[in-house]
Amino acid sequence: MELSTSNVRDDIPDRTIAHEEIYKQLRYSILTGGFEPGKVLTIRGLAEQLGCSAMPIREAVRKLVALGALEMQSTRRISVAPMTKERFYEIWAARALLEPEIASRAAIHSNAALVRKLKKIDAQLEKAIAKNDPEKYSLKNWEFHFTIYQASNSPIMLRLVESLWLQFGPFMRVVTGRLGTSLQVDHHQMAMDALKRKDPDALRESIRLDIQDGMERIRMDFET
Amino acid sequence: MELSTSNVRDDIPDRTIAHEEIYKQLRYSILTGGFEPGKVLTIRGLAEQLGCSAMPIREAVRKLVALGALEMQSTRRISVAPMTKERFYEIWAARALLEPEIASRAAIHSNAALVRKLKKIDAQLEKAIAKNDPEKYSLKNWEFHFTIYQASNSPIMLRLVESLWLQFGPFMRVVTGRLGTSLQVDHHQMAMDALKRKDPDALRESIRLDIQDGMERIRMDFET
DNA sequence: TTACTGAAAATGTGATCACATTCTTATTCT
DNA sequence: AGAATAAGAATGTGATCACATTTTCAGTAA
Repeated sequence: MELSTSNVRDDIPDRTIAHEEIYKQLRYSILTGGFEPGKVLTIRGLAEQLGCSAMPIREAVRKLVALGALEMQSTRRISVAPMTKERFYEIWAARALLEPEIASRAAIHSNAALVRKLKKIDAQLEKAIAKNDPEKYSLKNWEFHFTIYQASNSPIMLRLVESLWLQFGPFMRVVTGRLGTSLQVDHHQMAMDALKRKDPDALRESIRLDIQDGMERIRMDFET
Repeated sequence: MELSTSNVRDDIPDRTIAHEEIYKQLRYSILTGGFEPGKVLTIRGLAEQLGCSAMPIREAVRKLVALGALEMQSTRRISVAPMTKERFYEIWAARALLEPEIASRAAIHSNAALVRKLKKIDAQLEKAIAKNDPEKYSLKNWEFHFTIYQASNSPIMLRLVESLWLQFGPFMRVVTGRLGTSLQVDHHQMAMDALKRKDPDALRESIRLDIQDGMERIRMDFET
């Protein structure tokens, strides 16, 4: 007897896949500073911590290693990539090349709903700053940027940028945890204005400035 | 009894890991056109074909999916990403942003051994053209570019560029299989001259031209 | 011929186990 | 005390199995 097409909801195309959920959880931890740079992770440890077997962890970790978020040493030890001066400047350069471009592509597809969504995220971001909540700040900052980038309809560049954020995420958190966060909000306002006007060049410039200020701030703390 | 440190060679730090070897094999197939765009792959099929169990295949496939070389559809079907107009132009744009930059970084670290290695690869490439061997041509073209990029000492950008090549690789092969290959060699010569002089700007320009001509050629065949 | 159906085959996923290697730590020797 | 060492614990890897879902395809009906 086959009732699935008649009685059961058929409009649930995506069943939840464990290793994808695990990936999102690990990504969240990485981007919000749950793992400090250099931290050693184990498959069994994560499996117990996240309440599943080793398999979904293995798959998620493999993906994160492929994207450069995690490192696999020659002794097969998994760790969060530690930051070095060279890595930092290279990530900065790559961000400066890709993110203004992908942002400018978002301007064309901009609409009122997008601006409204960004406005909401930015409000939560300012609240996180006021409450001095670095974890939430990191999350909302990520949401703000990637909501824009997602709107660009440029999935290939989006993947590259996600890789970059996953690589500097753990380190940024260490810094924003110490320093207060203040000025980047102006660039967010500039970005939202540019999206309202659907102005690619203005959006490109606002993201350029946001990256420059953000990385400059990290560098000040990093180089000393 | 422990003889390993005395009698056994200790200078073999990297034991071969199956899933890494599988990854390299699959990457080779993708870059040289072993898999045509849209081709459906199965884990069990690859396992039998490559003579191992499903596990190493799963890990290698996971990595290739993370890098965008393979696609995982909502029905959990694995396939080589088919090319679309949008994807093609996005890859082109990303290549144009990243590869001239990473190339220019290689110029600084250039040395005679590097130029010699490139000269050898380029000779093999010309031979592949003469013999009309698209598979070898694709391989040598990849080796030429990535030998330069590797010399840049920019592992983060290198990962991004590898992702891009894996994504347009299968499609390029379809094209180079039909059209003859001829003119890109001039840009290779220009690149080697720039490396001899350790001239970042000249190297950047040669790569820019190489990408432009290469993608232009693909487009001509693609847009009609 | 064409569209539909349902059973069988195939597939990705998650779980578990064995094993070689690596890491940890307590003990010994200088 | 401090370095070397060996036993034990822990870890990543590969293999295998069960299961739900998806795909394939022969058989049926219009």
